[in-house]
Amino acid sequence: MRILIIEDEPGIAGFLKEGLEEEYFAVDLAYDGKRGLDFALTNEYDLLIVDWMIPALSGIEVCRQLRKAGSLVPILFLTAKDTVDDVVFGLDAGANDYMKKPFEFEELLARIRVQLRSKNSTDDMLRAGMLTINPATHQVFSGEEELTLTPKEFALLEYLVRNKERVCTRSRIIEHVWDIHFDSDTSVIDVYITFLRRKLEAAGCEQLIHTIRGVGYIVREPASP
Amino acid sequence: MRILIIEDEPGIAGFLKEGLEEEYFAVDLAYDGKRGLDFALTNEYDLLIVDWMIPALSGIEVCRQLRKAGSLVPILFLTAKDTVDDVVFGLDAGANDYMKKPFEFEELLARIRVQLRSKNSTDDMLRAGMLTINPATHQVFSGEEELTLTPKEFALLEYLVRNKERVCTRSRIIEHVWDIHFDSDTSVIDVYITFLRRKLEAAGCEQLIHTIRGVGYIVREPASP
DNA sequence: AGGATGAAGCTTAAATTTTGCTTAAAATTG
DNA sequence: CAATTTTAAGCAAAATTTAAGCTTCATCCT
Repeated sequence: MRILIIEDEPGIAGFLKEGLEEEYFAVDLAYDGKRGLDFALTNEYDLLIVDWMIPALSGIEVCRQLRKAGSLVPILFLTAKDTVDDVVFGLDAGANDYMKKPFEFEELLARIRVQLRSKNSTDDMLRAGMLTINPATHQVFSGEEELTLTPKEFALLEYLVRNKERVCTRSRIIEHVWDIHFDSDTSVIDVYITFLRRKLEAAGCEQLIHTIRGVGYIVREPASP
Repeated sequence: MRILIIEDEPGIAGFLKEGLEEEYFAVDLAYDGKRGLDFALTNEYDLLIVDWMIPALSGIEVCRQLRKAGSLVPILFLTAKDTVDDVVFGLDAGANDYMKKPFEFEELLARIRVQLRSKNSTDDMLRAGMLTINPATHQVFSGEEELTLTPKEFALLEYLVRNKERVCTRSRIIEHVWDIHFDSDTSVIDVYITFLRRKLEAAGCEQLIHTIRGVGYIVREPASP
C-alpha cells in the first residue's frame, strides 16, 4: 500500500514516515503543496495524508485540484485548526477524514485502516458472482471448488474484483498489478486475461471479466440488479 | 438517500431525525441494537448512524454483525466515550467514522456527505438531461441504463457535454477530439454524430445534440417539466 | 409564390486501421 | 529444472475512416 505524505514540518513528517514504514506501508514525502500535487497526479497512491498549512499551495487547494482531475484517492487531513467551520470546509473540499494535531498515532493508524478497508479488507472476503476471494490467504473459490492461480493471476483477479462494476483501464491495471509507471506497449495484460478467463471458465465461472474495447476491463456480477 | 439512526436517547434521536429530514434525507429510527440490526439487514440504507451505548445489542456488536453479513453500508459512530483505545476499537470493528458527543450538527452533516460521496459522486460526473458521464471510469448512463460507446464516440460525447449550452465548431471538435490541427474535408464528425444520436435515442435520450448549420453542434438541456 | 439549385448535413456500406485474443516459444525466477 | 512470467506473431473482430448517394435547408430566379 502506497501512501503520500504532504507535510512541511520535518519533525512530524519524519515521525509519520518512520511509523508508517514500520507498519509496512510504502511512504513518499513531499514538503510543499505544489510538489505534493505533482506527486499525487503522476503516481497512483492508495492514500494521501495532507497538512492544511503547507507552503506553495494549501492542503485544501491540493485536495480540490485532485478531485477536479477526477482522482478518487482517499485524503486524510491533518491540521492545527479546530473550529467546526474549518472541518466542514475541509471535508466538503473533498477530504475523506480529518484529524486535529496533536493526534495519537494509534488513532491515525485506525483511521488509515478505515480508508484502506475497501481496498485491503482482510476481514471480509471479496465476492463476485459465484467467486469468493480471500486476500488474507490468497485463496480463490468458485463455489466450493478452489482454483489454483499463480501470483500474477491472483493479483490481477483481486484488483479487478476489488473494483467490480467499475472499468479498470489498462494503465491503471499496469500500475497496480505490475507496478509499471510508464507507458509501454506490452501485451502481458491480454495474456493474463486469457489465463484467468480460461481458469474461471473451467471452474464454471463464466462471463465475469468483460472487455471494454480501447479502455480496459470490468468485472460484472452476472445477476442483474 | 436513506439513513438509519440507532439511538436510544429520545432527545438526540429526535433532534437528528428532524435535522436530517430538513436536509431531505429519508430517516428511519431504531431505539435499540437488536431492532436496529433487523432494520439494517432487511432494508437498503445509504448510511447508518449508530450510538455506541444502546440497549439489547451494543453499537459495536451491530456493526460487527453487519460486516459479517457482508454489508458494506457506511457506518458513523456516535459516542460519549473518548479514549483513543475506544476510537481505534470502534473503527476496527467496521465503522467508517467516529464522532464524540456533544457534536456540532454542521460537522456531522459534512461527515455524512463524505460517506455518501462515493455513492452519488456528483463531483466528477458530467450531466446533461438524463445523461450521466463518468470520465474517470469511461462510463455513460442514460438514467440507470449504461451505454456502450467506442472510445471515439465517448471522446466526442464527453467534449460536447463538457461544453453544453455552447456551440462547438467543427474545427474545434476536430482539434480536440481527433487531434487534427489542419483543415481537411473529412466527414468523420458527421458519421460519429450519427452513431451517437442513434445510441442515445435507443437509450431514450433524444434531442440532446442539435445541429448548428454551417458552424457545428451544441448539446442543450431539454426543458425540464 | 414556388420550383430550381447548390451547399451542408445525414446515412449507409465498404475499405482500412487498430486492438484484442490466442498460441507458442523465449526469458526469468527460485 | 520446473513453474511462472514475458515477448512476439498471426489471426479475428471491432473501431475508424473514406466515399458515395440521399435528404434537408436556404437562396435565387422566373
